[in-house]
Amino acid sequence: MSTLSTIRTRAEFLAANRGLRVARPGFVLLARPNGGQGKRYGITVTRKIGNAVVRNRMKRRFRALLRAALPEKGLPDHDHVLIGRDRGVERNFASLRAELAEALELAARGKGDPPRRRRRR
RNA sequence: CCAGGGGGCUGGGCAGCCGCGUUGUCGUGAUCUCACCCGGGACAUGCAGCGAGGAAAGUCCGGGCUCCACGAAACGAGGGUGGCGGGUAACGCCCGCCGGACGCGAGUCCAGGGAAAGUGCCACAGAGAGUAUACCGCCGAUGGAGGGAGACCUCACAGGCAAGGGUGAAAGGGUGCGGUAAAAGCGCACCGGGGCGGUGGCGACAUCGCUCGCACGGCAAACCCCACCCGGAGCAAGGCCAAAUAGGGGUGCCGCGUCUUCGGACAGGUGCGUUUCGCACCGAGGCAUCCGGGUUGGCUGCUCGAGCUGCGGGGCAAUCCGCGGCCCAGAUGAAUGGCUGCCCUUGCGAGGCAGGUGCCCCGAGCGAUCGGUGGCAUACCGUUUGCAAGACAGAACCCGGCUUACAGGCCCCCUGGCACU
Repeated sequence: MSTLSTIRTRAEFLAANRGLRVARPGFVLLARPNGGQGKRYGITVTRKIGNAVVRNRMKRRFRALLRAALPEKGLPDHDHVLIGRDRGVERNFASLRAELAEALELAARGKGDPPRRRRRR
C-alpha cells in the first residue's frame, strides 16, 4: 500500500510544471513522473483567487478530492499538482469529482495540453 | 407605543458516513531499528482527550523572551508623550474627575502644558492684521473765513472722533446709562479679563473678597521653550545535531635568503615521537580583497500563561485581594476538513387551507348578541410547501491595548414625546 505523500518544495512544483497538463473549468491538473517516489500530490492556489479563507477552503476541498481519487485512478509514480482557478471557488463538489476523474484518465492516456513553459534551458 | 442615547453578550444548532493534526504511566504488532532476549526508539493501527477568532486581520503602541552593544552615570542628538488623580508589568490604553464646545435631554466630542523667553506666519478682501488704521462717515466746541445790530447762522480751511457703515476667520474687551461739538473706560453698573488674598479640594480647579480701567488677538498638528519617557535588532531571535563544501581563480602589497662544481649543502617552515635530538615532507609563500563553489535538512525555542472560571471581600469605577475548581491549538506547501440529512433565522414564490380576521347567507332572540361539516375574501397574524441566502474573516513565539471589517440575534440602563391608569 503506497501511502500518499505531498510534495512541498518549490523545485518539485516547478518540475511538475514541465509535465502533462490538463485544464478543467475548476482547476488545472499537472502530472509528471517522479522516478519511483510513489503517488504524490500538491496543491497550488495563488493570491489571485482570493483571501486566506477562500484559498484555504479551496485547498481543503482539493485535498479531499485527491485523497478519494488518487489511490484508484492516480498515475503510479507520478507527481500530481492541482492548480486552483477562479471558477473552482465553491464549485459543485460532484462536478469537481467528475472533472478530476476525467482529467486523470486523459493524463493516463498521455493526452494533455502542451506544457506551458515552452522551451527553456 | 414612537424617536433617541449609553453599555454588555452572541457570531447558527444536532446527527450520520469518510478524513486530518496533536497528546497519552493506554492497547495491538510475523514491520523496522539499537544489540539476540528483556527493554527502549521508530512506524502503522485501535481507543480516549483536545483542536481557530472576536477581531486569529492591520502590524499602530506597550511588555515578556532571545541575541548584540555598553563602566555606573551625566550631558547632548534623535524620537515620543502632554489637564488632574487613580489602575496596570507597561503603555500613546482603561477608569474617575476638572475645563471647554455641542445637544431640550440621556449624553457626545476635544493634540486640553507654555503665545508675559525669542523668531516667524495671519492668504483673499479691506483704509487698517499687531508699531494698529481712517475709505465712506460724524463733529467743527476751539482757531479761521463770510454774513448779521445781536443772539447766532453759513463754510468745512486748520483740527477733533472712531460711535455707525463697509471688508474679513479675526478690527485692539462686551451691553446699557451718563457724558460730549461729535466721541472715547472719559465716568458709572453688570458681564468678561489681570493681580493679590481667603475658603474648599490630594489635585486639575471651583468659589468668595479686595483691587486694577484693561494691559495680554489667533496659530506651538510653525520653529521653539518646559516637564516626563525611550540602547539596537528580532522566533528567519537564539541553542543543539546532522549533512555538504576539501581548500579553485583574479587583483594589490610584502617576501622569494647564503654558498655552489647547479647534483646539492646550510639556514627556515610544517607534521610525528616525552626530550638534547631524529625522521618525513615543504622549500615559496603570506596577508588583504573580490569572484567562483557548497549548504540552505532535523530537533529545540513551543506553549501553564500579567491564563480561564465560580464564590466571597475592598473600591463610584478601571481594577485589586483571598479561597476553590479547570488545562484550553501547536500546524510548518502549513492540521482543525469533505459530503449528506433534519432543525433554526431571513427573503422570495405558491396553495384558501381544518385556525384567526372581515363581509355575506341561514337559523335563534325585542335587542346587544349567539349558533352553523355554510359561502366568499385574505394584503395582516398563523399554517403547509418549494427555492435561495446565513456576515467579517484562518492561529504561525506569547501576552496587554488601539484601529479597522462585520449578516443577524439577545439582554440591561437611561432620555424626550404621545396615550392610558
